[in-house]
Amino acid sequence: MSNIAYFPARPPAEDNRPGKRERTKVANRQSILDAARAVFGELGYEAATVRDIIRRTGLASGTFYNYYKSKEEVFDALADDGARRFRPILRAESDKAADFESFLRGAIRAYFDFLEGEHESWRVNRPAGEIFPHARATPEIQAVFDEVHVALAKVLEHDHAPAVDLDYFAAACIAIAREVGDKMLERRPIDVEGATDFAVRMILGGLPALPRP
Amino acid sequence: MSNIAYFPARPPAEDNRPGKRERTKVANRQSILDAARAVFGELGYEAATVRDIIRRTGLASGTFYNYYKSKEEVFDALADDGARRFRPILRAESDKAADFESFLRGAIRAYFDFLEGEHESWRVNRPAGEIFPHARATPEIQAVFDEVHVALAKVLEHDHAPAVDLDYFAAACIAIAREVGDKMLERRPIDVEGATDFAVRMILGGLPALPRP
DNA sequence: CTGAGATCATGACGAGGCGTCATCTGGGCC
DNA sequence: GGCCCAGATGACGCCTCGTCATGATCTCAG
Repeated sequence: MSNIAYFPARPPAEDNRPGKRERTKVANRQSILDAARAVFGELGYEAATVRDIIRRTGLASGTFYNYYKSKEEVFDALADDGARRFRPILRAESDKAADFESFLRGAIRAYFDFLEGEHESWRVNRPAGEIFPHARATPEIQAVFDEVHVALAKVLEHDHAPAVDLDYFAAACIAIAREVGDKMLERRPIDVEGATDFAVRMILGGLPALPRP
Repeated sequence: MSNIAYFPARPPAEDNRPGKRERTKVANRQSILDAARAVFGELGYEAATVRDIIRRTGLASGTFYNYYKSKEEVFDALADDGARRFRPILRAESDKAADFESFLRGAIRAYFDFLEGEHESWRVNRPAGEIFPHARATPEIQAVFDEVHVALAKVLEHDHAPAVDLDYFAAACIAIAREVGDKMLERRPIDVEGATDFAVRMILGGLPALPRP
């Protein structure tokens, strides 16, 4: 008698993993994303080709196109991913903020922390001269901007602050955070604290002087 | 007898134009630049190909490469052109400025005027989602940034203003001008006055509150 | 005016990227 | 075990890329 008779194959106690089909799909998508991150890091976004990404995954070229239509779409997916991770952080800051200053400080520090965490995977060998990565206004990124808008409006109103041109103001705040954040990453050691303080003070000092529409 | 004997060909009284060789060279370079501006406007920078530009000039493909090495280089040439026209304006503002506020106001208004004048040739049909055009830090553009740096430093010192982190501050000023300028162009009617006022006040109000390094 | 030489426009070419699609493979399900 | 179809595959046709051998045209010395 073989052992088989005594120890018949038993299905894993709790195998509700998705089927193999679904798993390879997820794996492929992920491996494309990973490859893209690496390729963008090594060659820069402009120089990178879809073929570079494909080669690095080991998949067939047709397979790539089952998942993404173009280099742009992969990049957007990566950007969306970042935005999707950042949004809840921002939301949390907005919810717990007692006044404008603490909201601002929380949000900007969160953003700078986020930047510091991410920049390793991105700046690797980026060709000189690319001022801002080729970010497009993906839905997810737009959502972050909108979130900032709303949060600013809410917090300003709660503070009974005078009405300002919110569109301009939000744009200016985002601009400051972006540029100061960028500069921060170029310095050694990276000083999140100092950069945050600078941005917050710059925005805060400016606010009361803004024109009343 | 033919007329020729009586009216022999006479060289134009004052023909010190450059030779034909030189003239076609200038014309070709210009026609490439014109074509590029049109193509970037119609298709957007990303979608445009060197061939699109070449086709529009009517030149042979090889000829293009006698003048520029790539799409990027043509774009840089266009950007440099803009920067080269803007720099003296900025310089003039810097020279004639009595104090920080008037410098700032002059410079920003100059930039916004410049933007308003240029945007027609650029924004035509730009595909949605391109957040910032693919500006690279060309030497000419870098020069403008440096100019801003120096002007800020000079004017701040002249005002005996407290020392600030000039790198961050310049970055923040440029960021505000850029983003507010962008938003300005999206509104109808375009309100250079209001946008200038906003940016100036935002920067000015913020300055005294900045951290002292 | 002429001829030699310099300069530069031309477009065909090989390399390689692009997106597609007919074909095949193997997981899901009865 | 057998059928079906989601999806992986890679060859294919088309296009762009940058180059280069060729030839046309300008320039200038004699």
